[in-house]
Amino acid sequence: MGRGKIEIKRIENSSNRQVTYTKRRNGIIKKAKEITVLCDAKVFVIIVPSSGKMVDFRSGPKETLLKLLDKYHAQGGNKLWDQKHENLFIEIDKVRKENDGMQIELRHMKGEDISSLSHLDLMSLEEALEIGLSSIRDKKAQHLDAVIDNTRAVEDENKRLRYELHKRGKTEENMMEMEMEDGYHQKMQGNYNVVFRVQPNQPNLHDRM
Amino acid sequence: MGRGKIEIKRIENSSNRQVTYTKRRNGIIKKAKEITVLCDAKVFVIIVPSSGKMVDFRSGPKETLLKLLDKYHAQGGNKLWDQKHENLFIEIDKVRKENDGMQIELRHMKGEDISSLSHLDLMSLEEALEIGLSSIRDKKAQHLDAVIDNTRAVEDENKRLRYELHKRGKTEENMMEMEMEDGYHQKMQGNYNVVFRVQPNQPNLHDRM
DNA sequence: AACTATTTATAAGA
DNA sequence: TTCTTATAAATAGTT
Repeated sequence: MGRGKIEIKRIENSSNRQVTYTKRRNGIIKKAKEITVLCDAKVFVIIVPSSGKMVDFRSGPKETLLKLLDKYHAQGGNKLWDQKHENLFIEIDKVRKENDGMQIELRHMKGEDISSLSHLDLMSLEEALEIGLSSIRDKKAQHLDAVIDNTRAVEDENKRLRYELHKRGKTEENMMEMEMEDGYHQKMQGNYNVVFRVQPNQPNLHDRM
Repeated sequence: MGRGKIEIKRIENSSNRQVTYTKRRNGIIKKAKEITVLCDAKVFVIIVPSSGKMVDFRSGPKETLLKLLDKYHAQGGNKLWDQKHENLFIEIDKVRKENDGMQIELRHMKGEDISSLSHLDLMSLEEALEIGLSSIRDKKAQHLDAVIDNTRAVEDENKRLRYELHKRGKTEENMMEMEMEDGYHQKMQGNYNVVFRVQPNQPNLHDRM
């Protein structure tokens, strides 16, 4: 429909292509509007040129368009968005179910909501708790051992340092204040075992084991 | 473009409208295809008549269309589909995090993966376990009490029934077989306390309390 | 559904 | 670009 007939194939001349694009785009949008009015159809058109800004036409307000797209997706031509959505929903559902299960288990282990449990359930719960408890007490015992070891090491070091200090003090004393009376050092004699005791941060640690 | 010019307003004659719809729909789809080829534009058209099945055209494969719609939504501030997706992702993430947290807590309560726990953590874990354990043992005790009560009730009923049976037996005997010797009944005399004992289904139930 | 008289869209030229 | 215009294409009304 023009001065000459054209083949339907890519227009190689870039500016011709641009012109033709604009004309035909306007034509399509116009026709879309017309069919909307004439036949009260719902229409959605979106056209994006290879370079340039997209143009769209939609009959009615956004919600109508969305319904349209929903329908379109639902219909089957292109399941992709739906599929994504569906997968996400399935995933959420799965995770939520896991979640609920664990929540219940956790509450049971804390002794909550156990009215409905059978005796057998209670038995295995109890067993699990006992296992957990003994495992935790073992770990605590390990901690305590470590603390005690550390304490001992610190104590030994402490003792060694005091001794060292004492020796050095004596030397310096000898060198610098030979005239000073020896009372203080005599008082400390044989008392290297007085150390700074490391206090466990939980005084009743043993009680609970 | 036809025998006569028409105003662009709803065609009231239903069958005319239907015919015009079909013609113009085909026209639009054809034009859409053409601009796609001629100007290598991306086009998506969807047309839904007021009653009837929708028709669509899209340039390129599904992915292209999806990109197109993404762009459209991104551009127009419409964001709706994206938003839906985004929300779903956020939801999944949230639930997953909850999930992970509970999983860890649960494992800890079972005495697993506790190497990294501080002494304080271990203390509160232990406390939680003890609370759970005592709560569960209480519940078990309740069960046991119930079983014992029930047993007692059954025993009493049992006793009553035996007595009743004995009495009736004696009466019937008197009425129908006065001549029969009384040996059997004598043997049962004074033995009403022999009942069917209800055995707890966990023999060592007490051991564990 | 096919036909055609017209209207409309638009290719090429200015 | 935009405007013009000859011509192709679309389609309204008819059969």
